[in-house]
Amino acid sequence: MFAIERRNSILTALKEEKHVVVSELAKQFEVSEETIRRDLDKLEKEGYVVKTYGGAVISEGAAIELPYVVRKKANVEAKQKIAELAAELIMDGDTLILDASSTALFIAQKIKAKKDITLLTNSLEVLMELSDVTGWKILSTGGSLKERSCALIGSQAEECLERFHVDKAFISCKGVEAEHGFSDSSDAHAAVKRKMIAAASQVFFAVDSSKFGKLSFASISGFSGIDAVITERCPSDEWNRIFVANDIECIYPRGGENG
Amino acid sequence: MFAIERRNSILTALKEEKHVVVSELAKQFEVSEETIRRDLDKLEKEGYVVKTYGGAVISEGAAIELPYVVRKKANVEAKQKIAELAAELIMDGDTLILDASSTALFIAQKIKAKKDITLLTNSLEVLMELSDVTGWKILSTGGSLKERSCALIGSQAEECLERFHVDKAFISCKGVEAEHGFSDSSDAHAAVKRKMIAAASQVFFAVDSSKFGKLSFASISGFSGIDAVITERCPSDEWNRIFVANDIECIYPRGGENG
DNA sequence: AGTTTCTTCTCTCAATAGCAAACATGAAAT
DNA sequence: ATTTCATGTTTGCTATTGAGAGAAGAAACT
Repeated sequence: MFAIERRNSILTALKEEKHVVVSELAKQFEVSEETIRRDLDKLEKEGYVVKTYGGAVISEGAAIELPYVVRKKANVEAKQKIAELAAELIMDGDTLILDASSTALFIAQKIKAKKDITLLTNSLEVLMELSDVTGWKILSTGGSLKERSCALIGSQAEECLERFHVDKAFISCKGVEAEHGFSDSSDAHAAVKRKMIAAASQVFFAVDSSKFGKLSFASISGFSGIDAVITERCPSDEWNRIFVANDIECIYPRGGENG
Repeated sequence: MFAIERRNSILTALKEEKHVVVSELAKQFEVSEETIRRDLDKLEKEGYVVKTYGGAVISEGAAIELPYVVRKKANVEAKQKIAELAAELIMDGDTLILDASSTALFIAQKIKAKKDITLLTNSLEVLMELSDVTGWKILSTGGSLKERSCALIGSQAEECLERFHVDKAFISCKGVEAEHGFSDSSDAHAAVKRKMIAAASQVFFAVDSSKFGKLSFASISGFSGIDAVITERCPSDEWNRIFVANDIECIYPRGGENG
């Protein structure tokens, strides 16, 4: 193994583990700790990691995953939990749609180890994230690039979605409300998401709890035809009743595990 | 065994093994290590591999596998010069096609200040690079994401290109050769580029001088229908004759614009 | 707190392996 | 005959690595 490959492996490990330990890396790669320290020095100089006593952590804002894009910090924890739940629902061999949301990006990160996935998305970020997986079939809808975002929208994206059919779609939204269902702030996004719903056998809405009871500008869909809502914690009794009444499963972390 | 066969063998090995070792290759091909190093030099200049201490690793998709490697190390200077020349050819209000090459990415970087551009591309990197400009109309072709790259290819990309027409297309290739014209290493890429040529009023081929005289696997196009070649320095008399004979303008630094 | 103890870090040194540049050779092309 | 190209060889130079000593940090104890 070349030094360059070792450093690359360290970076990959850091992406997943968030922190690495010098002594463990030394054992793993069968080199001296000194060598590992020098690797970390180099990576630190290049801005990818921050060294700490005993190891290193991934550099916030490191250009690894999203070199060009500002990371969105809003509700990261909730979105991570939702993404974990979504990842559990995805099986080897599935065909999927992911929309252009930060939750979708988290889902993409968490399912990279799965096999034989076919995936269709209108998110540039998801595509970039998955550009290094092998053995998948990854499709982009195409379409217009929405200003200051990484989403492809418009008639071309919509037409593309009419031509495919998938097992499961994971979609997020800006608000969900008892009377009007799921809504989004942009009509163009809502239109694309309607096509995604139509193209999938099972539709999962990823909605963190801050969006419950919110009604946004553009309606995406009522409750009919939606299979499940994924959220980061058990919703109120009121919302549970609404979900039951509309025959929607509500998926949230069950107690017992940490996180 | 000819040198070119040996280099092809090295490339094939690299695609499977991910990394090659100078000393092993020297034994395998029964040549000196120096010869292997020169082979790797050449392959690196052409952008296929990234040399490292003791050997080399594949460069295709190296941006992802080896994020911190200067993947655009290969002929950056030439590509930057070519991109500058291309940027001078692009006017406010133009409609453009950019392909999925590193030169295209450089061009995108250099034209961000222009106004009212309409741009169609099959490159995720170009889209990401331009995701923060405002007032443009940016379109993605859609299509299949080629493994370990940031290019969208396949029938969907090709069909999309049939539905649009632009003023200028900037396309790169792996080789240009007197008899067979422009060629690329992948058939899927070549097919997309053919559609790009058909979709543009003016077609510019960005070809750094290391690619002159090279013939790659998949033919893209002959000289007919190509308006200009952009390269980083004045080509040989022989190549100038070829360009004149085929009615192709050759654009290079210092007074090439008006040929 | 202060001290001890253990770990980890930094720095220097030396050994090895790999590298680049210059030059030489021989074959093929012009 | 000359040029060009691929190749090999030689010769210093550099990169990578590990070892060891002392400094610095963390943790555990009185």
